[in-house]
Amino acid sequence: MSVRRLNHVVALAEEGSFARAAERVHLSQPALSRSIQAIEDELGLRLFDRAARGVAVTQAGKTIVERARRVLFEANCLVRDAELLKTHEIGEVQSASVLIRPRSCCPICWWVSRGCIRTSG
Amino acid sequence: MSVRRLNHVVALAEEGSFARAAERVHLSQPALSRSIQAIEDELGLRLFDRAARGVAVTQAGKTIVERARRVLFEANCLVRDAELLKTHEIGEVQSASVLIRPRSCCPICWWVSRGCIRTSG
DNA sequence: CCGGGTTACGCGGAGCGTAAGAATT
DNA sequence: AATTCTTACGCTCCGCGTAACCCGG
Repeated sequence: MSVRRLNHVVALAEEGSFARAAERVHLSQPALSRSIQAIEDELGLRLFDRAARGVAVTQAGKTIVERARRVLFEANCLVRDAELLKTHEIGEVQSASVLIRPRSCCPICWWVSRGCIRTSG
Repeated sequence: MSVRRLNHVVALAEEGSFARAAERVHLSQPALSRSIQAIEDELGLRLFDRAARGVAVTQAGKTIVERARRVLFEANCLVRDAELLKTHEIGEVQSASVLIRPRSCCPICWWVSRGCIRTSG
């Protein structure tokens, strides 16, 4: 199970559409579709109901999405601590860091949000 | 960042040797060595000090290992909930599940511990 | 030498984008 | 016909094991 794929699940649950979720995680729509299928197969659970108009999270999906958010939160904390350890060049972090807002979905988005990369669109 | 790789980091920290950690996570020793290098590069941090006699966790490594444990815990909770949802065929889990012991490192180990697979060695 | 970590190399599989298909409105 | 998800296909690259290499006791 990859952290990346859990991010796909959360994005799809929040956007309610493969197309929008794919754009959010910087993936083509078919690639996201396969990614969701893969994790559904891996868990042996149907997480989403595909309807003609929009995608709905199943009951089981709601539980998994909530779990996925917690995994992503911890993973973001890890990356954040790594950044702190790197920039401050200290050996230990005294207090736990708490993220008020979720991190950017990837390093590129992070640079964009910092204005270090200009987007053409 | 993959959950699998975080497991490698924790295993190496606990075993104190690439050879033993590799055996624990069912990987050849060179493969584990590359896996650790990869995450060290990814985070931009040196997590382990390679000495002639044993491997020591660096100060930064201690923080990251602790974070990795939390990510793995949440990931295990997710898998566990998925199993509960699957076997009981219910739509929701009422209370959060708490793991007293860590899960097996992989499904194969799980089957072995259940006696469903006999090991030759 | 020897035990233990790293580098070299070839291979299989996972995951991507593009393009074509299917289904619902 | 339009919109939206899925399947097909070819490609790239990541990650593995084997084997060769390196380096302190």
